Amino acid sequence: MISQKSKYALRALLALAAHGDGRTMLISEIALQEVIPRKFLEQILLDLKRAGLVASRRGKAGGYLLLRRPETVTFGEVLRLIDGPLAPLPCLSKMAYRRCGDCANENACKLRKVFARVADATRGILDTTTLADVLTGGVKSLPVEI
Amino acid sequence: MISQKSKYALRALLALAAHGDGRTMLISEIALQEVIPRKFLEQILLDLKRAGLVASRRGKAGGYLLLRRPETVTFGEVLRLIDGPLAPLPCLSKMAYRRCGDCANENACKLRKVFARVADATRGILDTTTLADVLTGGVKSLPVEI
DNA sequence: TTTAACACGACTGAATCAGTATGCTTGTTA
DNA sequence: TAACAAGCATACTGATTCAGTCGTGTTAAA
Repeated sequence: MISQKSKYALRALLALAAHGDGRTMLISEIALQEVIPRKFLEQILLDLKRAGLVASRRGKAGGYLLLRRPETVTFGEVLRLIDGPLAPLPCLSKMAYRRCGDCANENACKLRKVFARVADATRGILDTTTLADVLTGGVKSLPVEI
Repeated sequence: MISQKSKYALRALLALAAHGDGRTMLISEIALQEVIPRKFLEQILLDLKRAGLVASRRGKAGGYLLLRRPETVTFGEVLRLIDGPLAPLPCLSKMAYRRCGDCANENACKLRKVFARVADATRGILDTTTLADVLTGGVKSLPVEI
């Protein structure tokens, strides 16, 4: 299960992308439209800002805008940013590899072999699907080798 | 990330399957061999027993044995049993469907469309991979449509 | 009848989730 | 230039989950 926070982040980014090139939206505008608790959304947008996905303008008539083009922002990137690694096992994460601790010789580990396939499949989808793909209606549905 | 508990469950089942047809193993035997905290393993085996995957004999010279044939026990089944739904969104779970609450019309939800593909891919792997597949060495690697 | 096994509920300490609350800082505009 | 509206940032909280541990049963074979 992905976290509520990630869902909010994706929906906020989608809202900004749909709103149009470089135009700002108020936090409260996004919060209202996407039904996200205002203060929680504030935190999320700060995270996205620190990661360089969005920018903000302060003061009256400020707000947030998408910094990058929608075709360049993948679901995978956002999920990793908010929820951490996508991999089902720590020893399969590319962004935050950790040894499993309990399995001695890693590349003989039976479980690892199975979950590696799962990890590849998920990455295959999430790292190739962008905000733009979703906005333009039909999510592409290529056959992917697992 | 799958839970530690699921990993232990899978490893315990694999140990029982490898041990041979209908032969029992002591909890402490499994615990020692697979490096699983003994008391924790006790709990896990009880769960597996309640689900009908294993059986136990009490008293002196008791122990646990696998009730079903290794070819019939999938990774997906075990993970659902221990960790709950595999689906990345509650509204995509077949075993424990819940509405997302925040998205109004479910089959227009953009996020849902993307994560449905992820869910199908994961299920495609986990519900077709069995204990036997893993024991006999090579995990099969069929191309799967996503 | 002892002993070595499983059975089962209660408890715990740490971490994570999903937010709230409170008090800044900054920029625009009246 | 002062007030107001916006974002910035930290701290806190209540509920839940994780990963176990503890203690006390109950059962069956030797």
